[in-house]
Amino acid sequence: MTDSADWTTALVSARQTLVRASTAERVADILRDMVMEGRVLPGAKLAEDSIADALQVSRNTLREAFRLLNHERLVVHELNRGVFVRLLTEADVVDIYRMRRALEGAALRFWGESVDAGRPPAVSHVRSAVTMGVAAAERGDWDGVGTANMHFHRSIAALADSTRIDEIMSQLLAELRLVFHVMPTVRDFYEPYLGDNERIATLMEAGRSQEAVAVLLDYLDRAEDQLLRQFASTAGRRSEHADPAST
Amino acid sequence: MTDSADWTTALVSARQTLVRASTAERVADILRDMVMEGRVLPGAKLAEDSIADALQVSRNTLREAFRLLNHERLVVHELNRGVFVRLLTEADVVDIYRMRRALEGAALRFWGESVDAGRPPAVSHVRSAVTMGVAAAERGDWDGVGTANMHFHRSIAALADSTRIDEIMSQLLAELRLVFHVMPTVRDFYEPYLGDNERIATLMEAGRSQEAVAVLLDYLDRAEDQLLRQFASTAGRRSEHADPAST
DNA sequence: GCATATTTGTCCGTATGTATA
DNA sequence: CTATACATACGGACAAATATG
Repeated sequence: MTDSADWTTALVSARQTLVRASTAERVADILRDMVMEGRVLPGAKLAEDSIADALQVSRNTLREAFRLLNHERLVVHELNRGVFVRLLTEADVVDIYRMRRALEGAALRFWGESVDAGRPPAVSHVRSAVTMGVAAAERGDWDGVGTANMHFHRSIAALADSTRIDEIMSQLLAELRLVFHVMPTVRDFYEPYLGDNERIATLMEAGRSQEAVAVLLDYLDRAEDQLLRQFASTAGRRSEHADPAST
Repeated sequence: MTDSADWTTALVSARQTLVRASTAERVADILRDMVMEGRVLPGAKLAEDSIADALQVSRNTLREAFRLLNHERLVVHELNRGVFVRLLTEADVVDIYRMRRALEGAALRFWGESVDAGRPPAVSHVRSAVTMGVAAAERGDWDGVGTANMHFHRSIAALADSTRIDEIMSQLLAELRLVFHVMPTVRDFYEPYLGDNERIATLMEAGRSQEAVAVLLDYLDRAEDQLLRQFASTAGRRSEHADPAST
């Protein structure tokens, strides 16, 4: 049961195909994957005609898929101009981390309340994400470290036992991947935080929730700082970021 | 400047028309208003043909509007079955309040950090929402009290200075209105909390953020409890609540 | 600054598939 | 099980807005 975190996420994505999603949703899945893998870079335009042609779907269906991705904040829709892969600003990064502190902090505090009440919820998901990250680091798989780190924070948020919080967290992490694509190496970013994750998991296993919260919030502060610095140094591309009510 | 809270919300909705929203968005606006005002009750089906006919828009456009409302969780979309006004469950109420505690609590704490750092942000929005509620109560306008209460909590969340948190808060409050439509009188619900809002505002003006947080979280606990009790007593209608990946 | 080409926004008609009486 | 109603998806059309030379 070391990789139980993997099972659940795998099941979640599997369910989408199980319930026989609409074509618009399947198209959105394809485009989402391309965006998340960095095959289309932030700022790039997603032209209706060519994509509808390539995927063999009607423009109407494709536009429905665009709406879905727009709501996930992965693309922006500008009236009469089309849809573009989201290009995050420094303000977005600040905003996202502010939200992460709120949600992850609250989730960990909520978990702590249960501990103090004498009925400690399981920490196994958190721990398995940590070991997953360490294993990936040991074999030099820094992409795997990034994935494990996402698992870690998703399982922290999951402690709140709220589907809405889970959903928002997934969206926030997906948005952050848009930033990573504009950054040089991923190793420099994740390596310092392997220790933090380990420390948080250990504190939780010891029932010391207060300290775990403190480490987590400090972690988030530092991660935000580092990301913003990276951002400033790679301020080469800044083209469109018209911010009108995202449609 | 007593009603500055009103200005901002008015501007937000005005902006939608300013940027010359697409027809899909205008249709969504109309439907949203009808749902929020309780003119179409939770569980009711929104048939494509009749609505498209009544609003004189194509079904394509209407479907785009449905997507928007679906993302706001005001309607649910069941594949090959159509769109229905959202019907909240007890689990939804629990989930929503869990999220509210996370967001409003974090916002108030964030504000407290600024206070402790010696640069106290303005509390005028919070205070004006309180006086708005008191005034409405004095003239027996319990609908106005409800609106003022929404302003109050929105301005609490706004202390986090995060557009994402603002957005989510608005959505959560909109969802809650779906519950109110299934409830008897509104007065019994809001009256007890006028005092809480007043107390929180006063504590904030005194810079006692810790205590303000405590009162707020306690307030949310009691509101959730009361709502769940109301829910149990009005458990008359429960038809569709198929929970598949909401499309 | 203008004329043209391209692309989006919106609509309609229709064929197919799905759910339900 | 059949029939009916409705949702899904397509392709074509045209006006309006935008981009291009």
